[in-house]
Amino acid sequence: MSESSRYQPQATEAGWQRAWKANGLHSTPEVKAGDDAFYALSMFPYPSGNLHMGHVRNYVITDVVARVQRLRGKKVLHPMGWDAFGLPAENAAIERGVDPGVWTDQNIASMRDQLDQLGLSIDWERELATCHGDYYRWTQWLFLQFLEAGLAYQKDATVNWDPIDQTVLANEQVDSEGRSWRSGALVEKRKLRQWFLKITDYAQQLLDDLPKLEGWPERVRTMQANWIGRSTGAELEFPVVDANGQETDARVTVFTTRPDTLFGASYVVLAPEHPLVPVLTSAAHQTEVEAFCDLVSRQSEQERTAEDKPKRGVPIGSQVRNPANGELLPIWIADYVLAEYGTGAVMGVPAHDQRDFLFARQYELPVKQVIIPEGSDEHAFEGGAWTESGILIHSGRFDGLTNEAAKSAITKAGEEDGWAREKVQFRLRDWLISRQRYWGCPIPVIHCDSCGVVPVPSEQLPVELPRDVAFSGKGGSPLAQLDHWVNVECPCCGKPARRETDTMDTFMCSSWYFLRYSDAKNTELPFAKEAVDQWLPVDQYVGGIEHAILHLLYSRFFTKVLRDRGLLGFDEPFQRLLTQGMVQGITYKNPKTGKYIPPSEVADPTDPRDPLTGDPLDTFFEKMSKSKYNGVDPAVVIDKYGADTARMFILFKAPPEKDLEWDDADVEGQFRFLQRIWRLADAALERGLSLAEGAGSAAAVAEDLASGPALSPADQELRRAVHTAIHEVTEDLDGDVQFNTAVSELMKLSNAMGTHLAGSADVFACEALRTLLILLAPFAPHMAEELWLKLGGRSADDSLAQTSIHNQSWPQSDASALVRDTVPLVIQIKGKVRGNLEVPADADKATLEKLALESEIAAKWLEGKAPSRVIVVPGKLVNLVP
RNA sequence: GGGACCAUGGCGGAAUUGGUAGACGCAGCGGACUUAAAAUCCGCAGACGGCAACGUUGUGAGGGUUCAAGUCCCUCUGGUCCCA
Repeated sequence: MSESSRYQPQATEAGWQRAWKANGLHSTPEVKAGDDAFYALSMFPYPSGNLHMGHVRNYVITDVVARVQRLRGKKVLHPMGWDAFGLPAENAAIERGVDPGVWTDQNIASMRDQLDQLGLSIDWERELATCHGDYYRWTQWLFLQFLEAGLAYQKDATVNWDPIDQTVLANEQVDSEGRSWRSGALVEKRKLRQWFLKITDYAQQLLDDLPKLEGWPERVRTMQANWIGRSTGAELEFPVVDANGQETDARVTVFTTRPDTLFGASYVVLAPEHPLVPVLTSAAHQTEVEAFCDLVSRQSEQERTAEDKPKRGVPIGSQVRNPANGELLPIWIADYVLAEYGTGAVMGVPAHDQRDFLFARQYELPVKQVIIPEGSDEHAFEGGAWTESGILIHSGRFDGLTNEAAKSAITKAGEEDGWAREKVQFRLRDWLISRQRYWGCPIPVIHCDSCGVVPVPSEQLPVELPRDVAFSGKGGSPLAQLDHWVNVECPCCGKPARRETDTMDTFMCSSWYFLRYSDAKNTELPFAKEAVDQWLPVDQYVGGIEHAILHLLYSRFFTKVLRDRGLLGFDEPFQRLLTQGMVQGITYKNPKTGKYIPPSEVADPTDPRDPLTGDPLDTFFEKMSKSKYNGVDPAVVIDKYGADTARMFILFKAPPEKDLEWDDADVEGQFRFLQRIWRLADAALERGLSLAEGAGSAAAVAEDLASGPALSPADQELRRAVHTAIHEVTEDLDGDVQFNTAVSELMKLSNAMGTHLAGSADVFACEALRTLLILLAPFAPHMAEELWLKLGGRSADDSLAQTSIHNQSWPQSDASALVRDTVPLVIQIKGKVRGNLEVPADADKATLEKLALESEIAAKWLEGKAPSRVIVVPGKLVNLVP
């Protein structure tokens, strides 16, 4: 046997990456109206400088999608960029004195190199970084669009203040324990003048369009719907009464989703921050109320509203009149009522709301039942509130109504009397975009004592970040301390004025980057309408589930606003969304000490023990992280096995939306699979096969089938395997992509080729080889290209731009190759499989029934009796029921 | 507490949407090649019983619909996520 070549990816992959780049294989083609265009997009990364496996999985998935679409003849846009503003750069500046811009650019350069090693078919000509002036100029321009549309405004707000990062956080950036998502610090409350975007104006649209997003995971749509949180109810006005019980002009307006329980109200609660609190607090309660407000201001929202936390409150010494029945009710303030939600005031109905029930029990407030379960008498409320539906009692003329009917009846009655109105309430609040930080996009406005808030004229954009900044990490934004940057002339009146020193939440930058890719070099506009309408919406968006709410909701909001400004012509930015699962590493933990042990220190993985104490360790899979020592460096894997093996492993190991458990043995297995393909190609070369001049192409095969002799059994088997693979892989890559089963189909094909190739005619052997390589190309692009050249699919002198395997076309499955003369028929007796019968493939129902009844299987199990019932499923089975 | 999703061999996962459960791979076992090992190739493999043919049983638990259920319905248990 002659010396075979060895599969050495390290020797060839980098060369192919350079050749593809040099030949412009991944540049985005020009598109005209009517062209079949496809936009494949990965969520762009923060340039931390280190590529981790989560990135690899994300970009490999998108790359396969992009490559498949190219092979199918689509014009593909597959860009990449950098979500480059953010705190780590500023922290590096504070800690090590490096310039945030320089630091970020270095990280981008090193991550771009790491990405290139994966063999991704990215068009780098459209690369963008949100921290570069030619990008953030347009972020600022878009902000001014929001300002002009009345969708950007300033207000004093109680904000979440991160005492470690010295910045304001959006509610979404505070976790359920009241800690900063980034620094982990306990978040405090502060009042500051802040910029907001009026996302609430679009709440209804953002909700209404969710059902259109059929290519999105259901759970992401549900999460967004919950986040928007639409509820219908009513605003009810309770007149305040003075010490003598006389009504005053003051009104307490509450929002409730349960106007049907109005007659059961036994008190009214204001948020401690409610503006009426100082007005309505009586002298006797002054001290107590102030102390309580002070206490509450130090609590997080989570602590205030959690159902398992005790609710606290104090009366403020005044009363309101229930507009429905005239009863006098005390006014309280309590921690569980939030100033920002609804009207900042609620009515307390202990009998029908669990929180109110607990509150009333604690402070001995009356519990008045006004709804009883249908068909029951008055029900004792020992355990809690009755929150289900029922019939009204003790509610005057509304007695006897179902509570659903009473909701509108009571609201309507109140509307007539002027103390109620129907109200749709959203949980969603306006988006706080101000950050007191340096490394972000400056908000392009100037504050003038005469003219007020003045937008920076668009020809002066971008408002650039100054470079001569001292980073101390203390005292808020470094920008506010730069007098020469802050003090400017008012663009309106020319008098001295001050620049806005807040920068934008980085979610602003990432809410439109996918639009910029369509026209990345435009210097006149953020993007031309024709270009953006040509490419968008994104056909396939791929990224982590952690962005299910914020990034995706903000991007949808931007899209709708820009549509309304006439800048683009579609409603939704992302047609299909794939949320890929995490990459998990094997993790060892000593259950006694709670310490994580690096796998390299575990001597025997079948019996893992702590190297110091000898304790047996817990073994499990968890998201890769430094602190758990369970990370796998992509560079190490590529060095050892090559990018193709890494890609194949990641795609094969788990379905894309599920978590993936990293396993070195499985990586090894993928490497073996690629080696088998390499050997198949070697064997073909030795046999003298060549794919030159279209050998094995559909045309060549058709010609041979028309003229040649009948196929041998091996030829038939081989062709069946080839065309089954085409059919299955094509199906797996359509719509909801399933790369894991697609790869397994490639394995089946290669297994079948191992058995049948040697005995097959040249033309069919070539067909199999050609097909395998093209089907493999999106998954293992380097190997496919290398073998394509080796086997003569192209010659080294040909222009790669024309003849690369990645410019071939996706094969078509030939249905005639799948046809069989006989097929196995399952014989069931009363639903249990009892055997198989080879039957003619074209047998009709009657024939199948006859064959089944005559079979030995029927004779054995029916013992000569005729079945009472026979079910025939052609092509599948016959079920005989005795 | 409410909602969504999930539960299949030793492991990761398949199953044409109601039609042969366990494809494909990993780990394992047996064999061939080799002085030997690695690599490679061939084979076995849900569990239980049996020399075998084969039989019984089997998709978290229990019940139901159906000729037929991993797949549909109900109850429960456990897990993940989201919202409180």
